[in-house]
Amino acid sequence: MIVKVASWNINSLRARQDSFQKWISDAKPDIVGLQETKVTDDQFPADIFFENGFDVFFFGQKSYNGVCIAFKKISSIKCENVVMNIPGWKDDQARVIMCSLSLANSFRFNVVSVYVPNGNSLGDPKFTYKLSFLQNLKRFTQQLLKENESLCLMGDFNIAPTDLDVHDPDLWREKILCSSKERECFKQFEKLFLSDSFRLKNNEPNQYSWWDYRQGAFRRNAGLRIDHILLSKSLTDRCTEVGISSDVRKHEKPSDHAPVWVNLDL
DNA sequence: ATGGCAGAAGCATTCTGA
Repeated sequence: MIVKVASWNINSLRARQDSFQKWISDAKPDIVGLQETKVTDDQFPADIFFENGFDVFFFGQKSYNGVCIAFKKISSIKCENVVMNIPGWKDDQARVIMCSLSLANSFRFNVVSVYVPNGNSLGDPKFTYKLSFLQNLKRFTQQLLKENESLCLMGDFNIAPTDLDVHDPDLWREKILCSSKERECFKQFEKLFLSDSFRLKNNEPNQYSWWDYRQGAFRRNAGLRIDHILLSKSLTDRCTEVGISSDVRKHEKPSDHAPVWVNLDL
């Protein structure tokens, strides 16, 4: 069966309900990871998932961050375990959720929705936090791969992996999201045999997942590709199609990010 | 060097994001 997996930094779930509904109806994903839900768990609008036939697990906080994983009940996807945060690392920000999923054909795999810190600027304490977060996320990834080789690690990584993923590489040279230090962190995940799924099928320039709200950045396609779906070897072998739903950035009241997606033949 | 745009909190303005 073909399973469509999508990741989207929605920049507030409550402010984005119309855009979310339109996207779900158009794109019809089976598994969804969202970031920056910006809502506490007691106020999480789970009904919009239920109404669309999804089950959802969420981990949020007030004002900032917040992540969730949803999956279509009709696709016979079952969730067997949920983990919030990175085990063994204390973090007061809600940035990671992991679900162990199984299909009707008994295929089992782990799915992570992650919102990597922005970092602000090189040398800022927030940058140190970003590097520490990425190091601990790598450790968690290694643990998950030991438990089950099939892993889908998706989210807003806040890293543009190469200059091909940047509209103006000279403008962004060694700036936050594009620095060699951050790119080295990203490569650490590829060393664990995780693939940057988008580049399996698309080596074109000008392919972005985020555009600044200001200065008509989307109109000029002045963006960055910082949202990624990383796939372990077994899932890479089963990846049939990839894409970025940039039309979602044209919605009324859009998120500044577009959803990224893969099709997996599981 | 700074703003520009947007959301949350909360009611004026600040904090955060990328």
